[in-house]
Amino acid sequence: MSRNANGGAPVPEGGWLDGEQQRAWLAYIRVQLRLTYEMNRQLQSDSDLSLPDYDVLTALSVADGGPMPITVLAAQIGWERSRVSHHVRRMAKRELVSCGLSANDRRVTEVSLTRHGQQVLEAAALGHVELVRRLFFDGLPRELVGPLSQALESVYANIIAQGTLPPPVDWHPPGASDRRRAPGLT
Amino acid sequence: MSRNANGGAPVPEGGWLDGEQQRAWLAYIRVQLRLTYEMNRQLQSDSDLSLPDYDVLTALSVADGGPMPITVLAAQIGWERSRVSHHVRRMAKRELVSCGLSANDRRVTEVSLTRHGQQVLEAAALGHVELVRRLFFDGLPRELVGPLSQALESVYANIIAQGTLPPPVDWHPPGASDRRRAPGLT
DNA sequence: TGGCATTGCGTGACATATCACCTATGCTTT
DNA sequence: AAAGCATAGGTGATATGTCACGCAATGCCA
Repeated sequence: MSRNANGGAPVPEGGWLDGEQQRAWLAYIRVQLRLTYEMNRQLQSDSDLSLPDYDVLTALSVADGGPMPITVLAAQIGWERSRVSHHVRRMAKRELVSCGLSANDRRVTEVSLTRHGQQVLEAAALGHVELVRRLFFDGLPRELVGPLSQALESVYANIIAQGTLPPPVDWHPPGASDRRRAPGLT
Repeated sequence: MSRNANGGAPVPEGGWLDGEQQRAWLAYIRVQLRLTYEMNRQLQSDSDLSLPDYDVLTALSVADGGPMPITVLAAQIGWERSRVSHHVRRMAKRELVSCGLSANDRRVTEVSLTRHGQQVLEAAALGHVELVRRLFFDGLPRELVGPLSQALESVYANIIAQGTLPPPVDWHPPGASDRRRAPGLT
């Protein structure tokens, strides 16, 4: 797929990616693959958590550990609901979260962080942040942090708009007075 | 974990991420989660390939479909070897790749793209590129493409240097005359 | 040549993810 | 209130991924 000059082969609707885009995409893919691997590995060995576990805990934590319906949780972390359902059940068995029916709407299962889950997350965050800093930010020139944020935020907004997953509950399209503080993930 | 001001709690060695870094990291994580999901979904439904399948096919394709040892393949795409082993065996059952022992070193299993695998990849690339363009680049202002590439390439170099996975075979650290063309992935 | 550590992989058990489908609620209409 | 539809989730089968090991081919060195 690298070669473009294949006599008269079909071409995607909008054309192939141009040189600059290929460069960006290649870099993105490479970073993504390795970083995911490393984060998973570190969490697993230091805190006995998988990266998906950590994603769930973090999402709950950002919502003050408060009860959060499966569907909302799924939208926050970009998973399918059934995946969340399975995963949360397993995490409940490990006492990291607890599930209960909503008093209001009895179809809804609400997930909460347990005391233990919160402690585990706090402990895990230390090593995780350390790794992120070391692998990601130590390699990132200061002056590129801003542009990187801008770029990724633009892309994110577009993915929300074009993609198939529902937006997170707190989602508000960029633009108009978008200076709200993002909750400090991680 | 969002709150920093927790009376005297332990803090990661290098300190927490600062505001700008948190912003970048949050954006990265969000993009990553959704994008992976969407790519998987599109490939699956349009080409009957998973994203991991696609990663393998692409890596082989970039190497001209040529025979590639499991270990090398693993390093290219940032997987553990045993994962590659399992996955490649399954792909072989689907005639997407073929495996054979190296004549040279009989411990080595060499993986190759089959004719069929190549065709499938070419067909899949159409829709995949289309999706990437639509979700990623259509939302990315032109003037941010360069900075984004730079940023991610810096990060990648750092991950290679600091991480636990071996570098890809064609890896050469940045810096000195780094103007070689990257193979056009995807 | 006989150890002996190393390297490259495969394997089996188990953890996770996905897909298609099922149920229970709740909401709307009539 | 009954019918009909939408929504929230659970489930079970199957595909994938991970981990801990094991085995055979090599490399090294005495």
